[in-house]
Amino acid sequence: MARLGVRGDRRTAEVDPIRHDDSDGSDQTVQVTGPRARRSTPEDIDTIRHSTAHVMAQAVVDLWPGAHLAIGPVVEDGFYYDFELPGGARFTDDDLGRIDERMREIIAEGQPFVREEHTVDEAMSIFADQPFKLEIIDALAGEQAATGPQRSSPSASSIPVSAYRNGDNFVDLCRGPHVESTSQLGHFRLLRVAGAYWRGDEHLPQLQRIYGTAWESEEALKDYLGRLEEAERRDHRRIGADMDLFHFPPEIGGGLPVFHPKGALIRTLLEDFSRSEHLGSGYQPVWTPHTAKATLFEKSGHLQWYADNMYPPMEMEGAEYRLKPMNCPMHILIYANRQRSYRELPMRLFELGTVYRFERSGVLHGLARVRGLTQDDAHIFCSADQLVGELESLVAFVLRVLRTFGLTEFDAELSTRPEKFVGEVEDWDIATDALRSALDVSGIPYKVAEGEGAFYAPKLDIHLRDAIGRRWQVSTLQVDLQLPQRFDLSYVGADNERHRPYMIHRALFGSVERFFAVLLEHYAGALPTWLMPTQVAILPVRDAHEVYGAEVAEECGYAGLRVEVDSADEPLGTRIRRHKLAKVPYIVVVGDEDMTSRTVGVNRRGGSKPERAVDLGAFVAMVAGEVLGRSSPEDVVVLSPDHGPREAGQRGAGPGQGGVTSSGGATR
RNA sequence: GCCUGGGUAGCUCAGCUGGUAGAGCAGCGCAUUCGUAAUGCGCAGGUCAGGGGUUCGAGUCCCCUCCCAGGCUCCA
Repeated sequence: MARLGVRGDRRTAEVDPIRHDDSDGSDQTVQVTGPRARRSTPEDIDTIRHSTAHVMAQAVVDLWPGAHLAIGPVVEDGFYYDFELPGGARFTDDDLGRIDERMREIIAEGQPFVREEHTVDEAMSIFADQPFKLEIIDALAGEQAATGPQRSSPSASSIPVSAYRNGDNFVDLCRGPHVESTSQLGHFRLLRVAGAYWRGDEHLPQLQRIYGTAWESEEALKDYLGRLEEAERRDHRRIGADMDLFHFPPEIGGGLPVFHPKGALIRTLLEDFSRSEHLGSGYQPVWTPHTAKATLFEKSGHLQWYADNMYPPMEMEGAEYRLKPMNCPMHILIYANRQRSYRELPMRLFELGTVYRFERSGVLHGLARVRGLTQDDAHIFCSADQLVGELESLVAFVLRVLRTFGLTEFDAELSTRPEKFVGEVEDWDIATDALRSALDVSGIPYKVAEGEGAFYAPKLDIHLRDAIGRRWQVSTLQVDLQLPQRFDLSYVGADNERHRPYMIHRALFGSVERFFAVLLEHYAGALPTWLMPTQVAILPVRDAHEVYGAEVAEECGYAGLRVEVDSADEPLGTRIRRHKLAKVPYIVVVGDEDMTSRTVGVNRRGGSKPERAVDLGAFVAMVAGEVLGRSSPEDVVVLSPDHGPREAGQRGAGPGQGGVTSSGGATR
């Protein structure tokens, strides 16, 4: 599974087996350990996955006697289980086959899952040789003691821990529920092995994790595996190589891409678009350097809080310099350069600012996670009474821009004040309420992540769903409650008093690089016409048509289209194929008939049949209109079911209208 | 950083238990001039990631290093 930026929901069903699955639905107890496993029925997919994880654990214990079991929760589309193998052994890919084989034997035996309930002491002795299980039981016992007095279940103290047994010698601490028999399983696939730390902490022992997927039927499994392949096919790194857009030279270093001519062109188009949208919406461009004295980042607090993500220092003439991990300190310096009046607010500073962040080598992932990135970054300084309005229009602005790219499905996450925070509770409430109200106005669905905000700011993350349903985080908005104080920012109000401005951080695309990756994957490389390096490929049938081909190119050029003429020294079919594979929006063929009547034969991307004898002028106007409307060839409404011979200028939506909808999945 | 899997021609890959490197595509040359997803022939291209070791002999076995991918963790 390509997991780029996709945050799978990690349910930890197994860490609190104390909440057993009474089928009376009474499991609405206080949530202690994060997201609950949803209520499950035996048919429920999560039950199948979790039971499959158990069978996997059983197989592993069979094959590696003495293996220690950690946890085996359900995750999005599947499950995993963590083990510690005897003698520090590790799984290899080949082991997956053996485990798979053993699992299928267990399934064939139709072993029943038998639920047992034990006291803490009994459980301790049953799992005496399972250190991780003991740790879990221990935690449960502590929790039990803490919540004991108000527990609702009368028998809770006597049977606080549940376990499931199947076969003669396999028992696992587990809340359940499970399917009744292993024979109800079987539509699974073990996917990969991975190292994972106990409780996700790299200071704790590293365990061996196996990921798998399981489904209720063979069709569902096949379907899922097909989706995995589709995701792989859309991988932006693959597309980037195929389309000759960018690469990551090892000579430069991990996470530092170079953009080839076509990739840089697309990038420039994205940046130009962002810039013009901002300038048209009341933002002022600024420009700041890539590096600054470390003292600046001390003052901003980055060296205190963010040093782990910063490049190491450079020394120059006795002073220590750092590459900037964020643009905000520099934008603040612009604000603070002179006294500001309330008349200047809101002041919206915008920069395509390139920042550098240290990411550990293991987390780098194509353009989605790099060590040098360009943010379409803005910092907005405003007064208290402007805050809500600014945030509302900001969210609307962000959504409008994202929709221009044919992205249609959004949701958001509002992260509120964490336990450790700076500033006044009152300010946090004002800022958080302002963000919430902006979300309410926007109409997009959101959820609140209590206590998940940064220590200095409540934040609002906007996610989008791509054509195959994956979620990507793009935009982030934060109301900063720290930096204005740290830099002692102020403005003079109408009352002639100094006031502290509010400061909003905001990256719209997130980063240009990541957004590029999202678009490539969303469109599987078949970008909307305005973003394609070659918009029209012109193919003369024979040499004799090259002069006319050049005229067609010229006409297109006048309309601002990017064209490529592919001369006739290869067979037509070969040339067509090449440009189809390159996802060129329009491939036009010009031959005898076209030369005499000034027409072209048009192959629209995504279309099945070419349209012959399309008037040249009408064709150029149509494509130019499509560029202006920022739409794709696939967007065109079918005018006449069996290919109407001419239909020019089907769409004239102005730029930035946001009305352009893309079917998104239209590419095959 | 840690775990797992990789690194053979620009790309995708083959190369069995060690015997001295191969295909398709791409590239280049020549021919082909063709109305909608691969024209033919030819040529060139590799210190098999790098270094060390075992061996008569290493792409194949062992060790170290580098790089890439999938995870863990973190976020844009």
